[in-house]
Amino acid sequence: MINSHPTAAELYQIVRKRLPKISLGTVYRNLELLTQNRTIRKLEIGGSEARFDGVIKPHHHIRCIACGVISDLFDVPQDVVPQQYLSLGDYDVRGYRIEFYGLCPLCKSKQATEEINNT
Amino acid sequence: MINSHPTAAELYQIVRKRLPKISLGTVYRNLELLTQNRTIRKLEIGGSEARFDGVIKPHHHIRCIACGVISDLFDVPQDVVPQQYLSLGDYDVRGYRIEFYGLCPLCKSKQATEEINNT
DNA sequence: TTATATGCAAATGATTTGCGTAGTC
DNA sequence: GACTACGCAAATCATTTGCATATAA
Repeated sequence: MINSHPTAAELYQIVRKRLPKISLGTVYRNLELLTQNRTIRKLEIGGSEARFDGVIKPHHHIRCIACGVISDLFDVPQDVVPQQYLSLGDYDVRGYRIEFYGLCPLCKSKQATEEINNT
Repeated sequence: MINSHPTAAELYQIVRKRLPKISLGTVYRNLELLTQNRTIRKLEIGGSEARFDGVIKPHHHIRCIACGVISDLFDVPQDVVPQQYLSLGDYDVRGYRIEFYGLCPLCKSKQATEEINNT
């Protein structure tokens, strides 16, 4: 598995193993349909390509600043921003989107190793 | 003023009034330089085009879901996510980016008017 | 004159779309 | 036969890049 939040191009490669004649256009078309369907979720997350999430249940995401992998954060509640901050300003605040970032376990340990080797 | 968080294309139109021969490529090149400089900030916010912010001081943004305008949220503290949620999971969390969304004052009142008219 | 910035056009990368065809009801 | 989904290629949109020239140090 490439990862659990694949891009359209990654899905294209995966699907192609089963349907060798499928076109990238069809992949995009169907991802769009599934998104409107709310069968999947389209993530507008940092980076140039959109990513898709098969888990519909609302949850936040974290992106590794080293390798770019996206992970789910089921432990961080959806309404993590205290209510008091949602009534500020003259906007009618409807919600927010958080993108956490940091080092994934793999890159974290890789970095630790490098630090040791550089000493 | 178009708005305070212009896209590269919007800036191109503005700058062109003063420097009619400037090219869009130069605008992109200089925005990139200023971003690396930390003279401006490049916002990776929803929508297909990047937006640029002349205010370097860290602050959050809110986007109007009706008209797309971006506004600053100086009243919402930078560390609005309670500390306890930053140590969850196996990531080394370095930070997060929040994008609030809702109705801007203009669209809010416009919508209120429509509701009255539809009654 | 040497380094740096620019205009211009072409290249790139992600995504969308038009169109003719194949498969389905 | 009518509808829908598809393959394919071309179009689109934002952004980047190569290159020859202009400008500045």
